[in-house]
Amino acid sequence: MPELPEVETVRRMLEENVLGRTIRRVGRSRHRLRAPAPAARAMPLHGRMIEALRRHGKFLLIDLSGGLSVISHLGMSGRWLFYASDTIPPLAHVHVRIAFENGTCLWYQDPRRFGTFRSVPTAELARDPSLRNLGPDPLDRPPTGAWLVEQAHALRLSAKSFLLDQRRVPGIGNIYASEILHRAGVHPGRPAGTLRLVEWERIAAETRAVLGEAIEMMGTTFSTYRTLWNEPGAYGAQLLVYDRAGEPCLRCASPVRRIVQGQRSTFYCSTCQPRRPGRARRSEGRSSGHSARERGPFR
DNA sequence: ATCCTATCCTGTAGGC
DNA sequence: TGCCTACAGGATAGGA
Repeated sequence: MPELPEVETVRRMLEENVLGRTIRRVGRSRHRLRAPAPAARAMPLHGRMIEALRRHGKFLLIDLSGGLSVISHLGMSGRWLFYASDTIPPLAHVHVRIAFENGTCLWYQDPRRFGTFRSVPTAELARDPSLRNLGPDPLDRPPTGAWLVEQAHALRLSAKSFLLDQRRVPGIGNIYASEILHRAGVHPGRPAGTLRLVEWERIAAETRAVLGEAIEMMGTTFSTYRTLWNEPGAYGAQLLVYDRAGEPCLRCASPVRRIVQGQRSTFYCSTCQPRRPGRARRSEGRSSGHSARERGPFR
């Protein structure tokens, strides 16, 4: 489940490796991604130079010379993989193969095909249906408690579902939503409109902290995500609640619970994240400061 | 407008 | 060992 830290990791690696490169050739699989790119024939990618690599939420934006941009989303199982030479191992589910003029190449692989790769005139990016409703990117404009409390005003949906709504804070997915709420001490089932300002302030602070720490560790490899060099991310060892149902909470030792919200798993600690917010708040005043913990190898 | 559900997709894990 | 089923969740369309 690539979320903002995973996409940002890939974006930074792409910036290091393909910025300024000129596309020599693009090959596509006939196995269609969910949103194929019918415009590709009309506006070919080859011959264009990569001018910028941007990201909004979980969307990767590749600006090409000549006023064309590529919108790419990794979906559930998408990977961008970079190869410095043309000796490439056999690989299934590769949908896009980009060859650069210097002999390097970049592949988009996506077994489940939930991801996207399509080209759009750069001038029309802001109007694109996928992008136009996204909230401000949390790395560009970190959310504040005041802004979140205003966004959530009178909403009845759960705090967890609120965090997954890309119109609010884009880039948060199922893994980081559980982690952020746990660290903020907020029960995931609380109606978003009932959270107090101090709670949104903690959520805002933990959003910044969790995303930042995850980027430093090149993301979370829960199952399929890999970096541009096909390496796993290291943040999985830092997860406090995600996929830890029944295991002791690392703060209070109560068993971590799993519930289903909107057909997705949510993990939380009923002691650290009480359903009814009382005065028994966590004692520490600082928002962050979790030490790295030891955990066994990835699943 | 808000909220919820079904849909897409395939590798993997677990049961038997 | 091997078959079968359930499960994982990104965005989005459509209905209540």
